[in-house]
Amino acid sequence: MSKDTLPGLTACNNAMLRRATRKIGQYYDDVLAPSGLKATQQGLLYQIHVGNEPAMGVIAASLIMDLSALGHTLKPLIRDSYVETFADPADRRIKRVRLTPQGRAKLDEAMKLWQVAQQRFEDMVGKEKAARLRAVLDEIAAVDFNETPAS
Amino acid sequence: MSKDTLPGLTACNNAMLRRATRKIGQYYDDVLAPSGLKATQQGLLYQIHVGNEPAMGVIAASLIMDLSALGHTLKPLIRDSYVETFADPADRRIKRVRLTPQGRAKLDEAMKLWQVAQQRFEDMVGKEKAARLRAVLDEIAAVDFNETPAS
DNA sequence: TTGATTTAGTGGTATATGCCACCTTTGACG
DNA sequence: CGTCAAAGGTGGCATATACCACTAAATCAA
Repeated sequence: MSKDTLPGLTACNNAMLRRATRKIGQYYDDVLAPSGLKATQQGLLYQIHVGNEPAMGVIAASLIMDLSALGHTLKPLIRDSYVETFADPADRRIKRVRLTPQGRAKLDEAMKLWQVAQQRFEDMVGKEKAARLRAVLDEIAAVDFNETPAS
Repeated sequence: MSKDTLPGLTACNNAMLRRATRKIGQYYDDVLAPSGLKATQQGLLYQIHVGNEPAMGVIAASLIMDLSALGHTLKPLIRDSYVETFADPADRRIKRVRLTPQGRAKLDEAMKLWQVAQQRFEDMVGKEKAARLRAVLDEIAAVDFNETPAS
């Protein structure tokens, strides 16, 4: 248990996850700061970039994020002209998202900083340990807590 | 890589951490919902409970949370009379926090639900795996990213 | 075809969190 | 002492994220 930790904190999976997320989030945000993007925004731009003009619902599902939360998060990026949206011609309920030229440029810029943060993280934590962590996190993200526990 | 994941998502330590935190947060929140508390609030009440009328700065450091963020998070709990604050007589810059009787009762109620969520999580994920995950998260939370990488 | 249902998003409201500027209280020092 | 820097918080502003009620579009069913 790390110093400065009050008793009992380390028992809760959720609390530990949040705590680590705050820490790492601050670190990645810090490195990304020169780009003017938060790490969440950089990640979102990247998702949009690798997707094929993805629908909002698809992005939200990928990120395990509430659809309305995604809508809110998208707003500053639209305001700053990094992304734009358009209705799917075949199904006008669906709103697709894509990067603007400025968005692509900004993402390029941010990805360089991201690589610095990512590399340093792996240097500090260990490449193997980081990979195992991500694998466990991905596994947990895929658990259906409504199912009966595995036997 | 889980289904519904766009390419490349799993590479970023920060993004994976956030994604898993959203997922687990929703799950714990769901189970805690009958108490009217969010998981973050239950966790915060618990920290206050186990602390010895902790100062805000001490809580913030324990949770690796910005002091002002803690202040904001505390507000609804103060409004609902679950916690109260008072100046440290020996150093009036320091504001200490403690549970009210209602806060203790609400925490009792929430802890019962927390145990349900926690138990089910461990059943689904595996007790050992969960413990290892928490250990890694605690380790990462303790890393000083300003230091030179370990040799 | 038309009415009920489902699907995809929006907007409002509330909490979670961070940064920055600012204020007060201490504590150190000449 | 009186000044001044450091420590501990507050408030404002911005983003992150969730839930809910509501709207519009597409689908299904009779």
